[in-house]
Amino acid sequence: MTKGTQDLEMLRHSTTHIMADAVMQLFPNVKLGIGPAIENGFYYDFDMEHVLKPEDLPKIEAKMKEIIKKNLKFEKREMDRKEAIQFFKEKGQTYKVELLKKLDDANVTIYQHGDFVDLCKGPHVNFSKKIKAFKLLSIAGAYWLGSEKNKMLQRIYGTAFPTKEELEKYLNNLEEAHKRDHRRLGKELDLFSIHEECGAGFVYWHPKGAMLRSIIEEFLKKENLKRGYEFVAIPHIAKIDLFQTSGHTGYYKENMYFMEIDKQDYVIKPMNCPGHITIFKRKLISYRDLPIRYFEFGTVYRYEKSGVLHGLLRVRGFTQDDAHIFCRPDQLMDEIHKVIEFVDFVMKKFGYEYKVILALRPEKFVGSPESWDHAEEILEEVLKKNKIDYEPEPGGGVFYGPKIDIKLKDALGRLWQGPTIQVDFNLPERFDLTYTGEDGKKHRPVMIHRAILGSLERFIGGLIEHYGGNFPLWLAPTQVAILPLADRHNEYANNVAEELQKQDFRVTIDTRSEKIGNKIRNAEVEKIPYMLIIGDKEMEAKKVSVRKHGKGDLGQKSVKEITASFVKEL
RNA sequence: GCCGAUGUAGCUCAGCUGGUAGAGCAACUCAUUCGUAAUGAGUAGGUCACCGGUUCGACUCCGGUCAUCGGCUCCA
Repeated sequence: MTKGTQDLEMLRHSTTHIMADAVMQLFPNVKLGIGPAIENGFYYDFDMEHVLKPEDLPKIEAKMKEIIKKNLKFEKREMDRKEAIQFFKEKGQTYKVELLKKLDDANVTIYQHGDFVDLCKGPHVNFSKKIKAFKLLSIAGAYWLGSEKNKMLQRIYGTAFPTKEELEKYLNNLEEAHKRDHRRLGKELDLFSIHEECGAGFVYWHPKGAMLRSIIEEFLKKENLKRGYEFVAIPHIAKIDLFQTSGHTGYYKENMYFMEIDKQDYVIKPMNCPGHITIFKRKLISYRDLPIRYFEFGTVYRYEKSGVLHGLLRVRGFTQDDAHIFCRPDQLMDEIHKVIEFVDFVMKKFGYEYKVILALRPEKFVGSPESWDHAEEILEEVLKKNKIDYEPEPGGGVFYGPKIDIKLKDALGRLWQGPTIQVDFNLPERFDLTYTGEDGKKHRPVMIHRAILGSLERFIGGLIEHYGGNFPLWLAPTQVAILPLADRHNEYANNVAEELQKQDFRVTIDTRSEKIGNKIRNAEVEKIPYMLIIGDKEMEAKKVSVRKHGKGDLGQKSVKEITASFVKEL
């Protein structure tokens, strides 16, 4: 940690103490939860009768300013832990008592400013006047100690900076981030919608969004083919038996949709693996056939709690670029290596930075601990061999195997779960998958689940924010807008459009009887990468005027010249 | 699922303490044929999320449901 971030943390931590002080002064019977500094600010959790409303925030801010003005000293005190328990008990701060009881230390520190005392490691700023720029941002509910089983407390989020200018800048950035929100851009650019009357968490792709999706699908199909994957396709509904065999009805039940057909139990697939396995099992497999790599854009449906749905990033029906690799144990490492290379290739294509996480055995798991250890070792070895930086995450694996998760960083630095590579020793066992070895005996293959994008919905949601809706030429649903100045230019404009379409460019032509300024504005708002403006001068010169989105006029060019430059840009 | 907020025209939003609704943009029609981010005029568009209650009368008050938003928990 650098000196700067340490100072910032100290400032924010001190600000949250002031906020807690203000809340306690304004409302009766406030019990304090915890109040740490976080990445972009701070929060404090409160348990109190008064239900916080947005209107309360300015009042709390005003009280905070009053407190700060007094320029109170932050004083540190050491206390015997038992003494501290007694101290907070007397104050009725039961949450602090609970925290103290969990600590092992003989001594604890408490910080005080004015009449406000809090259990706290510190450090803090020395005087309250050091706090110069802060803002309370939002109110939220949060479970005590982050557990669903505990009481829900009221949390106030805020942020603080050393100077007013830095605070302003942060708030502006927040606003900019809001403008890039894929839900907002999805509406503005007419890409997709989700409808109350059709069901929460189910996405309707409009022509432009579906085009974007299809471009990504085509790209991925080609790249999967190049790498020896074969396409398969499976039904969305299956008898429950299939998922009983796989174990999903046991471990994944709360996320599955069940239905009845002809008095028999069926499910809507929450995962594609059992389907791909069924195809693998259709015949005897020789060791010479392996590895077998089955790929599909597989749509799955999973029940997600109503409160967690979020635009395209968390939905109830989504399509994974899913593949299952069946291989011999001796091929495992090489296959994982190839998948990692594939991931790297695709992420570079989209300009994503990413972070690699090695997710290890969770509490709920199937299979033996030994097979888990073995799989975890192999993943770790591949990462080390390829000198890939990764973060281990104990307990982060799915129930059927450890995985390498790749989190994508968008332009705002937020991380999204994207590609995932999972080793599975369990399903081959459950489905009794075998291949015939060189020795003529049956052997057990190993399975790898992998998705490069993860889910198309989530990936595209992230992509919209990553580019802020300004898609590169190869992804833009509409690449070129042709804008004739007046009706007499329409014929020539149509010819240009046809010529571009013949070369597979996605073109729109605006023949409305509007002024050119209006047409340009329209195309700019739609974030179409190129505009071709056609008037008398262009017709005469047999050229078009090129205008680039966000950049402006590039001057006259012939159609040949622009298609050549487009091809280069792709 | 939990805590809180919100739900008015395709979109963005007005509508004080109860008397069934407006604006801008978009759409449509007409005029205009224009040189690099909004031409003008007109027309049409709403069971005020849904269900129930209170009331002579509900967009407005009360209850429930659904959905969205900010979080928590959980996850691709």
